[in-house]
Formats: sequence, C-alpha cells, structure tokens
Amino acid sequence: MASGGNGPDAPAPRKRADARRNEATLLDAAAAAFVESGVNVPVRDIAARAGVGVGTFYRHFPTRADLIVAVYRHQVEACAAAGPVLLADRESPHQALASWIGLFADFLVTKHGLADVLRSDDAAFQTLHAYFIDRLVPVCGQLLEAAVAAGEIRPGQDPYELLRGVGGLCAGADGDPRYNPRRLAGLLVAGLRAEPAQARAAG
Amino acid sequence: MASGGNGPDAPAPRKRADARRNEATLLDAAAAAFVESGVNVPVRDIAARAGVGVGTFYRHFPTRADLIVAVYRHQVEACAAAGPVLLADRESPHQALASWIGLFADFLVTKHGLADVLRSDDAAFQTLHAYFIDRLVPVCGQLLEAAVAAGEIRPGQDPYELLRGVGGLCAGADGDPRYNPRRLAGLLVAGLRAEPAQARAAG
DNA sequence: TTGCTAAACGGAACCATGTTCCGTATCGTC
DNA sequence: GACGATACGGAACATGGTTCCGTTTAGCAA
Repeated sequence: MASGGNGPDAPAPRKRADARRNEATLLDAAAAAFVESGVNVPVRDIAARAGVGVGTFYRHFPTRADLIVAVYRHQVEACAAAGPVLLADRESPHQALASWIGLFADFLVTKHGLADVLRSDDAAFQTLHAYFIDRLVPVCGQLLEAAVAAGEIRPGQDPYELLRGVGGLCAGADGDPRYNPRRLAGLLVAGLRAEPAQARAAG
Repeated sequence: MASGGNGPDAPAPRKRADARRNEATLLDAAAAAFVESGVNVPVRDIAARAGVGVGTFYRHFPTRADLIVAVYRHQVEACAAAGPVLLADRESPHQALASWIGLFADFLVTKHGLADVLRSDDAAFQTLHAYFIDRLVPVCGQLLEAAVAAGEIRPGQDPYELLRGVGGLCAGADGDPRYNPRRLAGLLVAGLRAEPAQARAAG
C-alpha cells in the first residue's frame, strides 16, 4: 500500500458502458430468478434471462457468492441498520433482540435457499459468509450485550453462534405449514433468558 | 392384501446369494464412505469402494434415501428407544426431553451432512423424511406431553417442528469451533419452559 | 454333470450443471 | 477511420446422478 499517488478508490478506471449495462441486467435477472427458483437457480438460466452468455456472467460474478451479495446487499444493510433503532425504540434490550432476530429470520425465510447456502462450507461461499458476518455479527453482539447489561439474559452467548443457529432454523423452511422457523428462533432467544432459579434445580 | 395364502412376509422369495453379498458389501462401503466424506459422497465412489458397478448400486438402493436409511437404521432405532428409558430414569420429564434432544443432536452432528439432507425438500429424500418422522416424532411427542403434564413447559409445541428445528441447528456444523449445535438445541428446549411470570412483563 | 432361465451384474452412455477458454465483436480513443 | 484494450458468447470440459442393455452367474432340474 501507499506505493502510488492514487487514493484507494482510484484503481477502478470505470468500466466500459456495455459492461456496466450487462452487470445491471444480470443483477435484475438474478433477482427475478432468485424469487422464482431460489438462489440455486442454474447459472445458464440467469444468463439466458439476461440475454448474455455464461462467460459474461462469470466475468461479472466470479462466484455465486458475489452475485448473492450483490443482489441482497441493500436488504442486509437495512437489517444491520435496524439493530440500533430497535434497541432505542423497544422497551427492553431483550425485546429489541427478539424483534431483530425475527427480522433476520424473516429475511432468510423469504429468500428461498439463502439460509442453506449461508451454511454451506463450500469455499465458493466464503465471500458470502464473510459479508454476513461482518455486517450482522457486530449488531447482534451489541443487542446481546445490552440485554446482558440489563440483566435479562445470561452472559457468554457468542453472537456468531446465535446467528448461525437462526440461519440453520430458517434453512429449507419453504412451504411447510407445520414448520415455523421464526417461532423457533423466538424460542432460542427465550432460552437465553437469565435462569429464574427454578430451572437449575437438578443441574 | 389377503388375496393369497402367503403371509404378509412371504412375498420376498429370498434373493440370490451374490445379491445378498453385494448388498452387505455396499452397506459396509457406504458406511465407511459416509464417515470419510459425508452422506453426499458420490455414488460412483461407494460402488468403486465396494467393487461393484453403479448399476448394482442402484438396483439395491434406488434412491440415496434408501441407502441412508439402511446405514443408520440401527442408530435411529436406538435413539427412538432411548426416549422412554430417559423418561423413566431422569428426575423430571423436562430433563429427559433435554437429554433426548441432546442425543438426537449428537447423532446428527456426527453424521456429516445427514442433517442437511434431512431438510432437503428433494423428492428423492421423501423416504428418509418419512422414516425419521415415523420413528422419532412420536417419541418426542411423548416426552413433550410428559413435560407439559408436569407443568414444566407450555403446551402446544409440535414435536415435528421441534425435531426439524434441531435438525436445522445441526446442519453444516462440521468443524466450526465457534458453533456448538448441541448447546443451541439446549437453548431451544430451555425456551419451551413455562414462563416464570417475570418474562411476560411487557408482552 | 450339464443345460437352462431368471436374476443380477457392470459400466458405457446420457443428462444436468458448474466452470474455463479463446476466437470474435465492440467500445473508447487517437 | 484505425487500433488496442475490454468485453462478449458459447463451445468445450469436468463432475456427478441416473438409465439401459448386453453379458455373466446362481440356482435348479434333468
């Protein structure tokens, strides 16, 4: 670093017009395809829908993770931003935490297949993992800390673990009327509560 | 039924010796391959390890679900059988439930990829779904009912939903030191507890 | 023992999908 | 208008599931 006079944002010399156009078209096509067929929709389908070749697709989005991040960036940012707001608005930190987890769960559930892919240990999804962790773990951690400080929950819950758990609960939940991932996520948050004496009775 | 004089177990006229031998060999090979590479190990690999062609594999196990059920049948049965035993042995139904859920979680976690596949809505895994549900949901239901009867948890929890949730928590948990699915499953069970007055404070 | 038939086998072949590669087309500039 | 860099398109390759059918073999009976 610091070897050139260029600022850290200069190195991108502005892409060609057709490239920018295609990227936008692919993003639209992918968003539509995700809604219709889930985030695992075949690459060829997205490319065909956008009217480009698969080579073009891969040039813009080297891994599926890049595409997914690009499609959902806005919504993830919104979710992250909601944390502090809820903390300020709700009556207690625990309520804020519960609401925020609910928000996160709803986001995952409505993106068919996102939760599954989020838990994949495939190296190709490293980027996706990292993005979600970077943006959401700190927010979750803040909510957890506030609830601990208020004496509402036991300390020691890793925010990463909690989010990963909620992700697991939301995976593959499509259209099963007997399965309500959001309710279970609520159970998880309820389980964090400081133990009310009675519970520890028989260790 | 009842159209022939044969009892309900007669219709299988005993397979040829080589067929029985191959089935056993495949089962062993699959078990070993599952341990080594997870339940999604390629069919070709299993067949090669068993020293048979893929055609032979498919004749014995038309779907991967059939294979998985065959490999894990004993352990699933053991898990089902453990329910009533725990209910009798532990001090309270809630403790029995917690222990049993822990057992189930441990089973899933140690079978790399099983939990993932269990939640797949792929039609090919219908058999697997059905088997797990048939064997384990009633046991879980019994534990839940006992805990409700003892006033330890709120009524209304669908055992199917709970098991599915635990399955979700256990999916893709391989080798992440920061993620402890069994602990989270415990949180879920803790969250079921009858609310101790304080919790509902601000509904 | 030999011959016969149904059962079982093996693996080539086919399909779907992800991914790479490179000849061709296009943009932006001189 | 010409030229070089950038981007495009899709054929080609890799992987893995699944099917199909010609060949082999177990089991039985003469």
